[in-house]
Amino acid sequence: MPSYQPGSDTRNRLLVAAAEVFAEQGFRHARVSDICLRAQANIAAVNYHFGDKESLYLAVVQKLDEESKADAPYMQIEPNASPEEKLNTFIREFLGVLLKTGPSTWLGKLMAREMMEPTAALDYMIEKVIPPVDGVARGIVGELLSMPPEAPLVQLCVSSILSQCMIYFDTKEIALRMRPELINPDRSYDPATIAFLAEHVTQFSLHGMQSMAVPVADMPAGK
Amino acid sequence: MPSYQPGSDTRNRLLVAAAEVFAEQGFRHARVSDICLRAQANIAAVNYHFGDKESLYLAVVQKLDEESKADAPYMQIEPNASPEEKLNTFIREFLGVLLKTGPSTWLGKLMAREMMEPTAALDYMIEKVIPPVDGVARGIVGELLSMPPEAPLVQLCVSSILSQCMIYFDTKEIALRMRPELINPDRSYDPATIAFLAEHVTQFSLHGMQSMAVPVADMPAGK
Amino acid sequence: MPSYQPGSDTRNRLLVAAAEVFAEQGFRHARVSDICLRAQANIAAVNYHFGDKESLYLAVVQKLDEESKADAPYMQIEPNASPEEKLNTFIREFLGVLLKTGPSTWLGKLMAREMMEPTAALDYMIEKVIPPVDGVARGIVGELLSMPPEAPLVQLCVSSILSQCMIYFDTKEIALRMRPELINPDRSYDPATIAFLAEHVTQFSLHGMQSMAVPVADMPAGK
Amino acid sequence: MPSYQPGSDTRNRLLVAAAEVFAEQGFRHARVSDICLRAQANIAAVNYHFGDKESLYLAVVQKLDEESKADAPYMQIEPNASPEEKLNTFIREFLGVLLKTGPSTWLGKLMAREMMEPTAALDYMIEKVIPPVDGVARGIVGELLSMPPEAPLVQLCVSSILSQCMIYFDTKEIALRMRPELINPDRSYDPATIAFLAEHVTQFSLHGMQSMAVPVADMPAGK
DNA sequence: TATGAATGAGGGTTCATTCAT
DNA sequence: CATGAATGAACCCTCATTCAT
Repeated sequence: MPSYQPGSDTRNRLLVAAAEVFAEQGFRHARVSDICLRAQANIAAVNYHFGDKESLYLAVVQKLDEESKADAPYMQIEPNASPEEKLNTFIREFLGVLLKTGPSTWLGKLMAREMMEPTAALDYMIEKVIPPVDGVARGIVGELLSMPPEAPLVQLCVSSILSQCMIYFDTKEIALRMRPELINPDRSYDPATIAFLAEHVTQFSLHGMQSMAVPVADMPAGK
Repeated sequence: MPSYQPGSDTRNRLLVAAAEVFAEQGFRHARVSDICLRAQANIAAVNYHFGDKESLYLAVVQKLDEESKADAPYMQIEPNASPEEKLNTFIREFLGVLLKTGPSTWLGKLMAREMMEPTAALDYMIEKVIPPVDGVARGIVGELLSMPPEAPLVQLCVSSILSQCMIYFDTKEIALRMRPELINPDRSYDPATIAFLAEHVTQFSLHGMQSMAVPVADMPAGK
Repeated sequence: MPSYQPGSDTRNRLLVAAAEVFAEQGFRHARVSDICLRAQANIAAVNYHFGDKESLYLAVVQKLDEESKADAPYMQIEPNASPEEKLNTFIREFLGVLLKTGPSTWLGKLMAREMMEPTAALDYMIEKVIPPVDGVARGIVGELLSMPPEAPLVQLCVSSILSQCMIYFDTKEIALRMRPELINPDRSYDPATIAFLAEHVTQFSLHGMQSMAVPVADMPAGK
Repeated sequence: MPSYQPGSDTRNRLLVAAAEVFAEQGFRHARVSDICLRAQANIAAVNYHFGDKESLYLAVVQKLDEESKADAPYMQIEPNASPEEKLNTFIREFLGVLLKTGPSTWLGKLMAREMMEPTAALDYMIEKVIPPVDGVARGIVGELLSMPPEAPLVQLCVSSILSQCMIYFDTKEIALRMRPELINPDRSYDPATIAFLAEHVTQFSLHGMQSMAVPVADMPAGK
């Protein structure tokens, strides 16, 4: 047996393997035997380190959330940019996070599954995962509409924007069948495709919101 | 043993019960014992009538698709209306189908699950379920953009429009937790709420597409 | 496969095997695999026929109770006999039931275990198993003491009598080690030994209660 | 790591914790993890200090026996008292030991379990635990009956006496359900209740034995 | 045509024990 | 002397499927 390398001990390997298996199979379908196999751990390792399957799942969600936040560029929008640029950046980065592969993608899959069959993890997501990205989006949209971020209309527009991004994540299996050339073997989208989609969503959304901006005096002339 | 009543025999009851259970639980989680119980049929009835669980599932998808088409108002758009009216009608009806309860909703749930873990049914859906609604949407958008329905830009806009509707279906579990007052006990949305959402999506989309229409001159200054 | 003989089908075999195993091992130690093995049934048979281990256990208790009542001679005391004779008969039969082998012995073992680690079955026993024998004993003792069966003193004396019988059941393992000649290979006591013990308990108890009888006028002279 | 305090080291804490857990759960149900937890010791401590679970159990039985003998008042009967007084004292003290809580009670529970599923500890008990109390009881009864302690009749009467005490220990779970007011929250009986029961058992037994005493003439008329 | 009974593979979890440190 | 990590056998239960009738 080789000596343990820090950060690669059984518990961590379990966490990594579980993230993959849970993302692929969902909570209920995932087999702890699979997870242990992939983590090269004993079948009882999950129980020893996490108590039970569900606690492992929660730990995975939490870990993925933290890792995801660590590399979530759409959370760091340049404050001095114009709102249009901000929206463009946000959409580009949000789409990128969804359509590449990485912790955020896994977390996305887990969240999508939680919507279909909620577990205790959904509460965590509603409380910890959604608010940050929702907040950023509302800030940008509020600025665009000259409204406070809490305004109902801002909420509606944020939904419209996020949904246009998420659909490419949700329908990946269909795209894989109808447009396989757009998707890489590792199931990620090509950066060029992502950029193209981002551009469309940005244009569609910017114009979609133009008519909704409050007609205040300080809006630029011509609209 | 009572004699059989045509149209309400075991096979049909099985189909009806299975539709409900599959929609609620998904293919893998659904238990054939539950289905048989709900159909007041013997535990062996599924295997007897359909061979195995998956064949029953396929039969259910097919049946749901047929029933769904039978009452899908968004497929019958008034041909003489203006394209804007057509889009408004389409969105209102599509949202209605997604957010009420009925065969279409069940099929929607099944499709959403197929996106996460595809089975043989996904191919059926890609071939039979999606094209009709996609075709209608592309017709309307093509008309609005003065483009042929096959144009890539039309495809992108259709995605943008459909996604804005589908998000309210996908995030129902979140809405249930954050805005429970919007959702009825039977998990359907209130007609007024649906109408309100449809109005927003229509406005957002109509303006979102305005800038994209050909062959008009470049958009007016300011962009 | 031979055709089924009524009364010896899987469910019944399971019940019989479970009675033995539960009596030998107690509820928790008993393995359903052992039970199924002994019943020549599949490992899933318990779940199929009874739902789970505990329901099987409850069914066993109930069945044993019924069988036990079917051959419980101490419940049928000759009404015209003198109270002394009644007590003698009761003790002799009660001891016999405890120290031979049969449904009552198994039920006795189960009850003894329930006292140490109660399950839902204890409630059944308190409600259904104990009252009948307690009632008979109180009737006899009440007659002997010229008191109503509900009198606290009657209760105390019944406890004293029953305990003297039960100790030979409870300490069978010790007797097996210290006086092996008294116990048959099938773990039952010899009828002669039982008769001898019954005689002692009767004498001890009759005299034990003599001083406690109420000194009413209608007691026969000489006492 | 703090330095060891003599008399409170891991091994002793283990012994104390194990006594409690074994008494509560029995040998097989007791979990070494529980014992280690309660002893604030490592999960491997039992195997390290005692080899395995059963050796720990044996050590516990031995320790409990020693402690029990150290505070067993019924073993120290006043030699000059009348035999009736001696019996009264013995019963009162024996009942007290059984129905309070302490090392003797724990040992009692362990013995009761050994009767149901004997382990190696039963041999120890037969050899070391039972003889002393049996001897005292036989001495008193022998004196009352004017017989040698080894006489079979003495043995029978001792059984009758001890059983009347033990039943209140054995049926504690039933009493807890039918007469909860008699039992304290810590599962011990009230001293007043114990005294009352002791009085009854003494009277019942003294009279029960009267007729058996030799070499007096036949019991007076009436029987 | 239809069923109640039965099956077996496999799921998560428990727990005394072992091992490297 | 002592420990945290890890192990593997075993347990109860689930469930789609099969079989004899």
